[in-house]
Parts: sequence; C-alpha cells; structure tokens
Amino acid sequence: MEEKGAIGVREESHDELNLKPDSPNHADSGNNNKEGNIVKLESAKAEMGDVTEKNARLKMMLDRIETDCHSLQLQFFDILKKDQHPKKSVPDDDDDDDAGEPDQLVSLCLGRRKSTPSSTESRKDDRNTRDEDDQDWKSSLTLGLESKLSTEAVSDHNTNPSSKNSVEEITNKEDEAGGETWPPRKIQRTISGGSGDDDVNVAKPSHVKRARVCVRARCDTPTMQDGCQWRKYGQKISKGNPCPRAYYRCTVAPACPVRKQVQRCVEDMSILITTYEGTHNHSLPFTATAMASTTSAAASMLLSGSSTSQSSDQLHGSSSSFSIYDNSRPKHLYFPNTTTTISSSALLPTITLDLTTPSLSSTSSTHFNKFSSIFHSSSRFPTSSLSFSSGDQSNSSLSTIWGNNGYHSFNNTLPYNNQTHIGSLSSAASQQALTETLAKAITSDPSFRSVVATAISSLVGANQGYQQGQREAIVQNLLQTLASSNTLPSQGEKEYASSYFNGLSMSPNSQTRSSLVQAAWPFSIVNSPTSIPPSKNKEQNS
DNA sequence: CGCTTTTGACCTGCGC
DNA sequence: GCGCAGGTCAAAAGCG
Repeated sequence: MEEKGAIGVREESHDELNLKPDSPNHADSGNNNKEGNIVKLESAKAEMGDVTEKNARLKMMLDRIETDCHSLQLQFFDILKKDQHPKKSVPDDDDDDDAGEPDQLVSLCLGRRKSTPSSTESRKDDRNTRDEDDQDWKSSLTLGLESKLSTEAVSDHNTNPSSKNSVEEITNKEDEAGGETWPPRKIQRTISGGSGDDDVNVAKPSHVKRARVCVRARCDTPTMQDGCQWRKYGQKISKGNPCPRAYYRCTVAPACPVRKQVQRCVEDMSILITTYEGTHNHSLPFTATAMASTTSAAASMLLSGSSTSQSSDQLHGSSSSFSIYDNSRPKHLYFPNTTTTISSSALLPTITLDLTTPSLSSTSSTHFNKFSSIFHSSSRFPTSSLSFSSGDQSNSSLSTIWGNNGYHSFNNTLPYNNQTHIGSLSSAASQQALTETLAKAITSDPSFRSVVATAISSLVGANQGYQQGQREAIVQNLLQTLASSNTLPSQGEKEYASSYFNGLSMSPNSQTRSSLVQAAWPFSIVNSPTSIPPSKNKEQNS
C-alpha cells in the first residue's frame, strides 16, 4: 500500500541524514557550522524517531484495516448468503431487470434504478465452460489505473487469488496470447471455440476477455472528455437507434488496447453512452486517470463481486466475497443516484454507470446525487444479483453508506439505505453513523475506496481548483480520515469528514456549471487546472 | 506530409 | 444454412 511505499522512502532518507555530517562542506565549516550540524543531526534523529514511530503506527493501522477488511468481507458474504434463501424478487426491481431475462439478472443497484439500453443487449449464455470463463472474465476486469487497483485491492488478493490480475498481468496475458495488444478477431475465434486456428491455441479458450464499463451521462459534446486521446476507427448505425455508434481507440500509446464506443441514447439525445473496453497499457494524465479509475473501480467491483462464484461449478470454493455469478437474489451495495448496470451484452460483461438521474438537472442537488448506480446483469454469465439499490429492504452493509438521497446522507440525512427511514434520525447521529459506515466500506472494499477517491478527486479538482498534488493529498487525507474513523473513532475526524463532504457539495462553483455532470464526476476534468487543452481532444471533432 | 475521419466491405456470432 | 447485427479493417478523403 501507499503507506508502505512512504515508509521505504523515509527509511532511505534516514540513511542519507546519517551520512551528511561527513560531507566536505561540513568539514570546511567552522564551529558554528559544526554546532549547527550537530543540531541538525539531533533534529534529524528526532525526526527519525518520529518517522519510525509513525511507521509503526501506520503498520499497525494497516494490519487493523486489513483485518477489519477481511472480517467485514466475511460478514458481508454471510449477509448475502442469508439473503439468498428468502423471497427472490426485490420489491422495487424494475421490470426491465426481470421481465425479459431468465432469473440470472444481476442487479447491482447503486441508487435509483433506471432502465438502460444495455439491459436490452443482454444475451443468454449457458456454456459449460463457465469456470474458465469466470477466470478469464476476472482477469479482464481491471481497467485503467493499474497502480490503484494493484495496490488497493490488496485485501481482495488476500482472499481471492484470481483477482490478482493487475493490468500489467492482463496486458501481458494478451501479449502472450496473440502477440497483439488487441486481437479481437483472435479473441472472437477463441471465444467461439476456435478449434481450427493454431495461433489461437496459445490463448486459453474463453468467451470473455475483458469487462466493459458503460457510462451514461448528459453531454453536449460528441464525446465525453475523459482526458484520453482517441482516434475514431469506425462508425455504425445500430439497430433501434438512429444515432450512429462511433468506435474509438486510445491513441495515447501506439499499442494501447483500450477502445470505446460512443452513442447517443435513443430515448434522450442529450445522454451520451460511452462504453470503455480494455486496459490502458501506458501511464495516464491525471485527467484521464479520473475516468480510468472510475471505470476500473466499477470493473473491479465487478471483479470483487465475481471473485468467488457460488455457482454450481464451485470453481473457486468458498471465500469471503460475494459473487455476481451467484444465482441468488440481488445483493445490494449502495451509491446514491447513479445507476450502474451490469450486463453481458454479446461476449463481454458490462457495467453501466448511469449519471443521468433526475437529480442531475437540479441545481440544488448535491454532487453525490449524481453518483448512484445500478448494477444489472443478465444473461450470458450466470449471475446473481448484486444490487446497490436503495429501494431494497435486504441490502448489504454497504448499502447503508449513501442513503437514498445520495450525498444528502452526508448532509444531515439518514445514512440508511432504506427509503422509509430517510430523515428519521437527527443530523448528528446520522452523520456519525454514516461516517462509520463509510469508513467500514472504505476499509473493506478497495474498489469502493477507489470509486470514492475518484469522485472526491473530481470534486476537489472541479470545484476548488486544486492542483493535482493538492487534490491527491486531500483525497488521501480524507479517505484516511474516514478509514480511521472506523478504528480510531475520533469525533473530530468524523466531523471533519462530514464537513468536508458538506463543503464539497456546497461549493458555489458547482452550481453554476453548465453541465452538472461534468461538475460532479470525472468528466469535470474539462475545467480542472490540469485538464488537457481542448485542441488535444480530437474526439471533439468527431 | 502526416494524421484523422469517413465509409463501404468484410468478418464473426447469433437466432431462426 | 441464411440473414441480421455488431464490430473491425482499410482505402479514400479531409484537414492542418
């Protein structure tokens, strides 16, 4: 983790400090310098002691966090397991979830449910090779920020070896498989069974190579500005939508395998549906990492959710994680008012982040109102419901995080997922409860942490004009504070966290933005200090 | 001239 | 097997 890295750096600096008195400059200086250096040495020693102490504390905290994380995952899994047995249907589950699909929908609702086109794209799959698919799918579920995922998913790794696939590993896999960073044809042949092709045999047969993250957002421009450079390589009119679907590939690096599809929503032309696919094999500018981390977090939620299948295959045995393959009733985590849908159109599992909820258009709404999700899955991947819906009465622990009105939970409303409870607690109590719950979620789920970090980062950058370093520091401090509130329940820290969210939400700038989506989400990078000049974004011209 | 976009052709998978 | 739809390729055109 980052703390470990910091520790290493600090220790190195100690060695340097110890050597300094022997430097030539030191020898040439007089008594004053000598005394000064002695003082410096003393202060350095004192600092060293401080740092050592801090390191020890950090290590202890890290251990605690990991322990808590593991136990929370176990608890979470138990809860989900219990939920499997009772009634199957979720009261407020929309028809679009269940109507057309055989009972294998995954509803991972992070807020208000909304029907999304992707749900209609879902297809069936009753393949016998599900176990292999599971592994391949999982190995493909990381998108974007490799460092984040690889470091933050430590707890995941502890319980789920299959989730260890970092982006690099995935990229290497792809490279090994075909010598190409993106061999779609080969993949397709592999997926389809590919019995005939010799060169395909290198790759393990599977029909899933990566996850897709679909982002629905209101956007006036032809494409969303996510900080990356894209080159359009195709355009198609898809059935049922008069608006053409444009195909882009990342051009930041020559061999970057990441692609995206952009299409207007047929129901609301102001909504842009962007589907990201693949993993960047290069470093990204901060503006791009915001989106990358968002998509990677979403994908990694999918990853963590699928980390242990409870399907009949029992491939991965038992573990502390839940599985979206699990043919159980919907599981609920909760993000306010962003609709996230997991589906499996064609060959790829897809998560849809819907940022177009009604609250988006309200200038009085808070940022986190735009951050709700539904994970909705269907079809091809025998899946269980993993729902973050606010309306479900049987939510998991994480579903208590955001509250029905999203960020309002941070802002003096009840942090309960259950709608019927909204507003039934006093603000102080709700803030405290919320903060504790949030802390648990952050410490227990690296993916969630990543999502929160991304959201906060975007808010900080967009609304307060911080530079990148400041932004990252703020985010880390905030997350650390929130995480600490779970194990070190300082009221001051909790208040800080709550007030911080209040501050973010009440930023006057955010309400004057022409696009609330952009102000509230990584897309706000357009106006952030580190954003890429418009001229760089060729996609604008598409 | 080099890069990007456009666009028709082609390939593949799926459903009937 | 056939047709349809999604996705990609690659030559031609456009642009700075």
